[in-house]
Amino acid sequence: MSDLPTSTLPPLNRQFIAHFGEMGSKWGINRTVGQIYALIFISTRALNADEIAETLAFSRSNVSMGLKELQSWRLVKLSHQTGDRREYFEAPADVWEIFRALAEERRRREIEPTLSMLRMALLEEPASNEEQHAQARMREMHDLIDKLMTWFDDVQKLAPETAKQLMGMGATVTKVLEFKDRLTGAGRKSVD
Amino acid sequence: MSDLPTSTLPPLNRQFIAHFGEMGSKWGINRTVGQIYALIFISTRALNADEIAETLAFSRSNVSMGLKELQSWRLVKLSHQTGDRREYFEAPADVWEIFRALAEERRRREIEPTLSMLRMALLEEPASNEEQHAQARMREMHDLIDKLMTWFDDVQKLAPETAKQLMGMGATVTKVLEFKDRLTGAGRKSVD
DNA sequence: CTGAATTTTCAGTAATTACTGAAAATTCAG
DNA sequence: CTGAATTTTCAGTAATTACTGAAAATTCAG
Repeated sequence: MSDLPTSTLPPLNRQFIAHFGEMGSKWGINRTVGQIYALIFISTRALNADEIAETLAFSRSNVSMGLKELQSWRLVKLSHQTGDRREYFEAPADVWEIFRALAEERRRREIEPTLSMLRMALLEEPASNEEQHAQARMREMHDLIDKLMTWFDDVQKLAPETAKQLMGMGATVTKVLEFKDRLTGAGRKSVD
Repeated sequence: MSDLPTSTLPPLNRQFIAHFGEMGSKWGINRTVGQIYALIFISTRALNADEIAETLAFSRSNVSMGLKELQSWRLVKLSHQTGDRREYFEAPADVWEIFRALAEERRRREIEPTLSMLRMALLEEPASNEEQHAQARMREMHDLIDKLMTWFDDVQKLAPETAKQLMGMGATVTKVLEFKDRLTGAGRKSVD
């Protein structure tokens, strides 16, 4: 399917890059951008646009657009080499940072606009039964998203160390909850 | 932009449906499917394919394909009306159920394939420095995804009531963690 | 079983999105 | 400042995806 060039890429890298190409298109991002990021992500060093274009056999302009896209998602870091005017691109060393950037940006682009639309709609005076029911549904959706986001925010605000810890807890979470219930008295009441 | 028909739809419903059309396309899903789901979601009753086609001014076949897509995501429920052979479609009453279905399916389609690819790649013997580094990066990515998924699973396994509760906790989470640390002794140790 | 009602498939086409090469714009060493 | 190096823009085209209408398949009342 994806015709990566026979050039410099070792098989493992090639496979990884190809997979991200396919995946990228299932997700919102396009194949090119997916492949560019995969390449940058597994690279041993920062790459410049020409190197990327060469390695993946894309046109220079395509790479330029892809990199812009990746920058707009805050997924790449820019650097410079002394005595070289070109910009070099690399992925953050910490995968958590990548995850965080991705989550934040998706939220800003996909969740926030929906939330505002819902808020606007909820302010309108329903003119019919149908609109009233529609509003009720929108309120449910709004509240769910809002809850998820607030929660996500809180977790995100924690120091990365604590976040990792929270994840690591896994199944323990239930027990902690039970415990919290005992602490705060009537569990249900204190929550909703 | 989106030319929804002037027919039966009240303005609030129209607006909601249009928004989901736009959004859908930013996300992986196509405009039609987004609109169909929006319509079903805010509808006061289950709808059949003809009604959907009529209301949104899509061809019958397009609606058929859209509904199949939605079914494959397990986002719609089928029902029947007595004395009517046609199938009627509706969204689950509980928005949490919708969220859950969405998350599960995305996971199955987008995360799992990536995880297997990574696992395969990690079994290979690196033939060069470059491959070795690529593998190290893949391992980081694998471990992060794996951690997130395990955690997500655990939360998902909780009774919906508890899940909502967990969300509701929000900022409290830090305090609970601190508490847990005191309970289990050395916090860091018990986690990683 | 039959055939009307309903749904699905699918080839053809329309619409959208991705990609290229050339030209324009920008950046910076000298 | 100048002009070579580099990046970006953009019109044109290629590739992909979405959508339609007609035909095929399926379902089920009688």
